[in-house]
Amino acid sequence: MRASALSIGMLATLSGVNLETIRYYERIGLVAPPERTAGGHRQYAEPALRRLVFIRRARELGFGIQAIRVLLDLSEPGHRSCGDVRTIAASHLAEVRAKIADLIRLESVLAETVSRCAANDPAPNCPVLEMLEA
Amino acid sequence: MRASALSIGMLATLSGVNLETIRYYERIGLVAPPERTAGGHRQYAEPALRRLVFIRRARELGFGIQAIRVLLDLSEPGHRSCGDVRTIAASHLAEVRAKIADLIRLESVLAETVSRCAANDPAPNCPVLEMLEA
DNA sequence: TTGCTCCTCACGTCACGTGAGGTGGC
DNA sequence: TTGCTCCTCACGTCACGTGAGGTGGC
Repeated sequence: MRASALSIGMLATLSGVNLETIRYYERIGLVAPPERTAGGHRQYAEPALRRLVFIRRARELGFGIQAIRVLLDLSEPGHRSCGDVRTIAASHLAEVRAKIADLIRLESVLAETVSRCAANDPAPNCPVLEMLEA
Repeated sequence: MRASALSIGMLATLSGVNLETIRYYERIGLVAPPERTAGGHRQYAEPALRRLVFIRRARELGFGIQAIRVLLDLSEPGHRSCGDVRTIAASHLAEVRAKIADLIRLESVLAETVSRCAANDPAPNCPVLEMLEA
């Protein structure tokens, strides 16, 4: 009944976070349990929306839940620490670069093999299978 | 007691597939249940080793289990089909390329933001947090 | 009253790895 | 006999999504 009260459905729409995912975040303690109506429905206020948008953006950037917990802590007025934030972001960046390097290697092998496959259409042998066998 | 019989431990070592993973593959029907000794220990022969090496290589290339099932079928003497194999490999290649493109986008955003963070060391504001908030 | 939204479990996803508690085999 | 290997569950991982069966609220 409060002026800015949001249902979980509205919060999901406004934050871009799936409704069940919001409940999941509550279960794992990533967002605080909100107040409830007499009937048991969750009622959220503004700060919950801002927190979820923060989480969604961090997830879109590939941060894991544990990293996001820390980032949320470090974003609080009391102990904002850009140095610590940068350490986490730089470490995540390194992981992203490592994954890219792995995938580029895969891509090279696959692309080369598939192209030999294509050049070989009425095929007596199959480059892809040959790579996997023997 | 057969000449070429392999224990699951030997098979794991020779194939490069973890012992528990071999049992998992048996549970999901990716490899056939082997014969057993009187005491219940699994006894494998050559074909099991070749099949596991095939599976391991395909996994290393990022193919999913379902795709590997099909690749294994298509590799059998009866119905070898390089065209079908190429279709699967090309589709996987497209997925790998899409993932790379996603990660490159992440990498750009993270790298740019982190570098602004570094240039900003005694920081009044934090580029990473600013990106996540508001 | 309708029917849309919300509620709480529990299970499924993906491809495994780990641990418990017990036993085979050289 | 030692002790290394193997056995079978069952549960944990990661971040959720889906479905069942039921109810609140405009």
